[in-house]
Amino acid sequence: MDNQEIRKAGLKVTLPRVKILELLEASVPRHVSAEDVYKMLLEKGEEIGLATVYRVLTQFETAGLVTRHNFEGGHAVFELDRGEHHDHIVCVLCGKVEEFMDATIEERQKEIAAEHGFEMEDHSLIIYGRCSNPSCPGRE
Amino acid sequence: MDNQEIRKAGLKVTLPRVKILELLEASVPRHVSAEDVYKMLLEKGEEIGLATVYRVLTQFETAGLVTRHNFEGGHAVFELDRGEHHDHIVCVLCGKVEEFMDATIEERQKEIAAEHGFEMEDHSLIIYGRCSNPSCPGRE
DNA sequence: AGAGAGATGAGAATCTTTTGCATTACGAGT
DNA sequence: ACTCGTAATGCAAAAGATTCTCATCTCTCT
Ligand SMILES: [Mn+2]
Ligand SMILES: [Mn+2]
Ligand SMILES: [Zn+2]
Ligand SMILES: [Zn+2]
Repeated sequence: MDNQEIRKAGLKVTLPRVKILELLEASVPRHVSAEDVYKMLLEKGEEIGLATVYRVLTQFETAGLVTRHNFEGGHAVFELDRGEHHDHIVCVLCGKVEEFMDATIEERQKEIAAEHGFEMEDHSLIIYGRCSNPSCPGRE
Repeated sequence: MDNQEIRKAGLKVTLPRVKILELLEASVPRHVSAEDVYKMLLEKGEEIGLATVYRVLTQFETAGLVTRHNFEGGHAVFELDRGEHHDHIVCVLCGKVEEFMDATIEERQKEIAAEHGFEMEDHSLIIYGRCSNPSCPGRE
């Protein structure tokens, strides 16, 4: 249960933390901003502060429970960590996000980092494009 | 000369634009924020407004003269476009930026976008790690 | 139940980027 | 070179995202 996850992270099991974690587990879409989380909780009638949402998401990130992404648009988005790394394709028209994992690319990245004398710590690969969704705006 | 580049972009050749372009051409390091550009110009005794720097950099980006990157850290960095695409490795300790281009990765990206029904428009690949520079802080 | 460390919410503060507006500087045409 | 209309500029205010301050609450452990 969630409480264990939070406790394991060395954090006190508080209502805001439990609510945020529950929301991330049930969240559609999976990639949400701090503001999104805040509003969704308010709509559910939960009482929470935006500052707390930011604090908790950062703590969850540090604990490895969630991952933060810096997509274009000036605000970060978060998603629950499911253990397996992946990268993203974002539609520049409707914002739709799809995920993928490519072993070839992952491998090359490690090699490139090594070639440059870097110890790779993390990486961010985002493909931007126009999706083929019929309901996506901007198709002439 | 710079004036032609600016004119070709459909922009009036003004002092701020010329100064910013000159600075980007001579800039070390190559990847600078709007604030960096602004301060560097002030230090050189140029009279310029920060808002103008932001506006001009955005115009240059639209015109294809510069590229904008969203590295971690909450602020965008710009670099003069040299015609050839490349990706980046950023040291999380000292901020050092190195560039690379890998045909295999580029190719796979296109394939992946297509597999997902996306028309790729752009992509952003950043590797974060710890560099091997002797003067880089945080080496135990 | 009680104490103490840690967490919360509200609002102020910060940081980056954008915008409104009065003033100024290009540059096409003369 | 001179004039004029338009685009560009600088400043200050605004906006958007995130962090911080601090008084008040709430877990957790005993
Ligand atoms: Mn994802
Ligand atoms: Mn570069
Ligand atoms: Zn779309
Ligand atoms: Zn370094």
